[in-house]
Amino acid sequence: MARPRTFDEDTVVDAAMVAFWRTGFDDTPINALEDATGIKRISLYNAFGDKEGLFLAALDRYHLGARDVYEGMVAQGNLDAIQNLFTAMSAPADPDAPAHAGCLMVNTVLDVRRASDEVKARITGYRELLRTSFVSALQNARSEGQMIADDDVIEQRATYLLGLLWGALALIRVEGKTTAAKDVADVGNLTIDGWRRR
Amino acid sequence: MARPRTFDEDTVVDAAMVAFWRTGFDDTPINALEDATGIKRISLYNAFGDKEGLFLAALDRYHLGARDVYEGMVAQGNLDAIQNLFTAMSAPADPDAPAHAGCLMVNTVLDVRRASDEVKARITGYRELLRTSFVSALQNARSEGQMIADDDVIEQRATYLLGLLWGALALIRVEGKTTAAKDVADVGNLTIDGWRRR
DNA sequence: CCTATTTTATAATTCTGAGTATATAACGCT
DNA sequence: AGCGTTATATACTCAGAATTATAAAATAGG
Repeated sequence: MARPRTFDEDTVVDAAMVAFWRTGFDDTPINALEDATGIKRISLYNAFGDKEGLFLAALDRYHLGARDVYEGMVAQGNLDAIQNLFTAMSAPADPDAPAHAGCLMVNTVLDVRRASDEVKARITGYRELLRTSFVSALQNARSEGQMIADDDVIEQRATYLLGLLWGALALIRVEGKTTAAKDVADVGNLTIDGWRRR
Repeated sequence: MARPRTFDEDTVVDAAMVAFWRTGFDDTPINALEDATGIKRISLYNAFGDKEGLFLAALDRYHLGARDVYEGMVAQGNLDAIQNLFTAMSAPADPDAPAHAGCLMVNTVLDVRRASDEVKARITGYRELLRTSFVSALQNARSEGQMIADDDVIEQRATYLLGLLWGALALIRVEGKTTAAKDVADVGNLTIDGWRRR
């Protein structure tokens, strides 16, 4: 008994996510969000409360996709899965993909000084997702006999992988291309090869 | 025949640098700069033109100090010098040092989307300084017989080191402490050990 | 002492961008 | 048809922050 929404909320969130991805929270004014989503500010405020509400929705959406990648591919895999991740990151299939802007979560992470507590919580959750995925993959690698390492070393290596990934993504963000990230990934993958039992 | 400046420009720039270091360009309002430097906004505008002028002066000042470290310690050194850099980064002597806020240049790098062209130029110069310092150190290591590598590998490893350093600094920035960075540095140093000729 | 210049202190200006208000049109259901 | 909700379009309010303006005090040299 009322006019239904003419826009699909998921589509709007997707479009907003890409906009935030490219230009960040602070440098994406409401105008740009109107343009990106194709709906008016009032509708955005109605649907998401405020700008941060929309941003949180975008982060959640991104997290959903990332969870598929990390829990599905990395956490279930072994050293090969980790190497595949680094290779894929530094050689995106679509050269126009927003991935060239780095990673929404990492970008947001790097903006963390400006972020609210809710946003910080998302980021922390995301960092944990990555780290535990790496830990899982390393544990799998150990139980499959790919490498030998005690628990402390696995924790240490997971943190290293996280730092390496962030560093590569930061380079992508600054340079706007993946060439430097490829070098980082290549040497990182050689390091991982060094972990393999000979 | 006029009242002279009662403040020392270098001291003011130093104080401003620390302020920017801790909270970043955008989140350091003029108020905070007045407090940090102890002089009034008018004097700041008189001496530096605008807020960005002061920021550029702070970046230059930081760069000066960094150049001593990188050109003096790293570029003249070898694999050991690189490892020392990573060790020092993840274990600062003074726990209250602003180094715990990461590195002013890297922080600025990570904020690059908000930066002006002049600031971006500073950042690019800084990145080059780091990279070429790593290249020099690796070349030294080769000529000293520490490791065997052709020029391409040296370039690749230098980029890797840059990415690793940035990743570690990004972790410091997010976590506000150096524990994760220590893991990154430790594994990174093991990787460097792997480059040594056995 | 007087003048030119730089201070301090306070307040006005200006701009940007988030969020709100108002009026109106569109639409589905009873 | 009429009601209630959601859309469009435009304009307004409001806050924060940079920058500028004004007035008065301080100080070195002529």
